Amino acid sequence: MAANRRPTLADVAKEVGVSAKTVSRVLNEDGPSSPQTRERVLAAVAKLGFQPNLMARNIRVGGPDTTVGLVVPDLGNPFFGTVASGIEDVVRSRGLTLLMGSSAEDPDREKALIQTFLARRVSVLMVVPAFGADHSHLKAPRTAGLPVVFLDRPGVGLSADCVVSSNRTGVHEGVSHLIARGHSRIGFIGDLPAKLYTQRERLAGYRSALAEAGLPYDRTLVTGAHSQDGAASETTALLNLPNPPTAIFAGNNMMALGVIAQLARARRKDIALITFDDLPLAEALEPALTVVAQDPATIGETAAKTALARLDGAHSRVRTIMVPTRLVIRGSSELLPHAARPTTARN
Amino acid sequence: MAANRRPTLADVAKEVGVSAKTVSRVLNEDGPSSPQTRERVLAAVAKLGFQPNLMARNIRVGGPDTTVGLVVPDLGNPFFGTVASGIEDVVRSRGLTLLMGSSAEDPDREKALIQTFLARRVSVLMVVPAFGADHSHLKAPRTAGLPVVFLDRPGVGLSADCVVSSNRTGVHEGVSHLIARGHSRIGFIGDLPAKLYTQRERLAGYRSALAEAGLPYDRTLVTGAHSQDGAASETTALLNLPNPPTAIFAGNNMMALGVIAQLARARRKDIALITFDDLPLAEALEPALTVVAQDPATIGETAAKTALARLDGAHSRVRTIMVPTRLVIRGSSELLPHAARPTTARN
DNA sequence: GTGAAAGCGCTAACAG
DNA sequence: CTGTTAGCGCTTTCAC
Repeated sequence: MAANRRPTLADVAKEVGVSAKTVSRVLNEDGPSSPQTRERVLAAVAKLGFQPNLMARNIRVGGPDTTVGLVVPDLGNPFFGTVASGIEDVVRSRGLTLLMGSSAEDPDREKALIQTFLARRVSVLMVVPAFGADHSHLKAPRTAGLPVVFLDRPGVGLSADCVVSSNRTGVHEGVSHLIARGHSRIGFIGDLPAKLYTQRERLAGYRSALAEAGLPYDRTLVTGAHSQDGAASETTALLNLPNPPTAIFAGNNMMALGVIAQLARARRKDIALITFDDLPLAEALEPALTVVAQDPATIGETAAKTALARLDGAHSRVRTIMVPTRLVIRGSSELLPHAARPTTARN
Repeated sequence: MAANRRPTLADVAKEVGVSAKTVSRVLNEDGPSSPQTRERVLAAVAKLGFQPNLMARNIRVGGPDTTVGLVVPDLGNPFFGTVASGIEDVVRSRGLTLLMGSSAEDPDREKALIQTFLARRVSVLMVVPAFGADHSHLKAPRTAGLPVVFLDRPGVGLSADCVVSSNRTGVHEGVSHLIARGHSRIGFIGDLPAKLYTQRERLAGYRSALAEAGLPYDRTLVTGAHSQDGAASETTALLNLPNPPTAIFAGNNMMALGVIAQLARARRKDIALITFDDLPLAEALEPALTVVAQDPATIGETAAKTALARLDGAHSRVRTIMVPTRLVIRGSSELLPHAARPTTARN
């Protein structure tokens, strides 16, 4: 249990009988070194279990730390986990390690986390902005050369690269699909009132699809909640409307769960449904769930590539990159509205 | 776009006209300082946007870096994401930041990641061991005082603290529940042959529940796959048996998805089902899915507390801590076996 | 209360 | 091919 000091470069040097710099050279394959010394250094390294102190190295080299700072609102959300996965896949080859933390959707906590990352001199900073957060405090670090990329939602108070899902287009496509099936009264249940960028965009997509089809926008069909149970209640409310919808679009995962649960409880198999964001069990539902699937891995990869390009000195204008969603038609969207339903079985 | 050097302690000192040490004192609230200097230092810090370089600090102080290294097999898996969330909740108050990486269930990649973390002098190391990985290389760092904790699965080749789900007991409870409902032929579909610790434990729980009830262990009822589709096929195979099971226990999430999908496709609503690990849509299925739920947040918290206790010098023997699972009875397990079928389970 | 010098572990810059 | 010196940004130690 002895707390032996971890060996240092000097320890290895002494063991071998060379200078510290020589050991450094061997380990970093910097400059030349004779096979023999090489051999003996490596042996000593193995014997002592030496591991170079990356902090000391980074500090001397002067550059940023070989880390990527990533702030997400919720570590347990698989969407962000998959985003992180995409980032790691890209930055790993550059020897960068992921520094991760959760803002818990709290601006203060986000800021504290970012400060910590800045103090650690991360190579790049990637942030999924918390609701209500401001990022003007990142101006100085950015000017000093720190690549900053926002993911999933644009940042506020700072002009920086941004990678988001094509929320608006995705919902537009989904709603158009329902309209093409004959639905004209389509409910929208989102995380409303829309405090979050993503929800605003998705609602806009809903509206644009209606407009494109020449359908009226009926405010009574648009509702929202902030929990699964809330979404369930809103589902009931929609279905109890004098002129109820024949189809529902759920604006995010949580809403989707509430809507699905409620439709199941109410045994309403006659309501068409599309949800935003895929779910693991989507295929096993009856009917299987049609979704507008996002591509979090690609979001992460794209953001990472963008950031690394900046790190390599890319000076192009800041961009907002849309990662396409994909309409996955499974079955829940194929139900025809009551009016159109009667006789003909669909193909 | 000028890449101005980030300001240093010396810059602040020069700005104020004091020594670097004075600035350091003010910032760390170490030693005394006159209100005036304090004031002026703080002003200069704000003006220059100075942020102390944590790497430099850590290197001088000599202790470990204020980071927690966490290795998981898959960043996109919400189970591990929630584990990470639990860890962060605990270590955040100590000012520790999460350094995270994915082994992709590859021992070599896991080892490389661990080496990187060691080189960064993480304060504690937490690992969800990849299948086939060996951890004897961690003996030296551990002896040198690095707390090491394994999560979800025990490590190999190293005696260290370990926090796992009560897999065996959890499955035992689930299977006993099915037996109590009158089922005597219960299929088990796992990630078999069981390469992973968790699967071995869960299978053991299955067997012990049968044994406890005096039921025979029928090998034809125990099967496995490594994919969702595989699980679906195995489900079909089980149901086509001459003497098929009336209930199925799915050994993990992936198996669960396959089984559920296949039962839905085959319209077999007469098969009781319990799966290990909860699913977001479990309540919305028909019938709602009974699960043996794990508690990943508690696993993470427990592991973090254990590691921090070691960091604080706890010298107790290494322990394996079981985090209880919870049988969540929803509906899919309440189906009774075909009344007509006599339970002639032999051979 | 404050400062000067030394040094954490490592590498850049120059020797030889 | 290898060693020496200096210094990254910070804190420790010891002075005043």
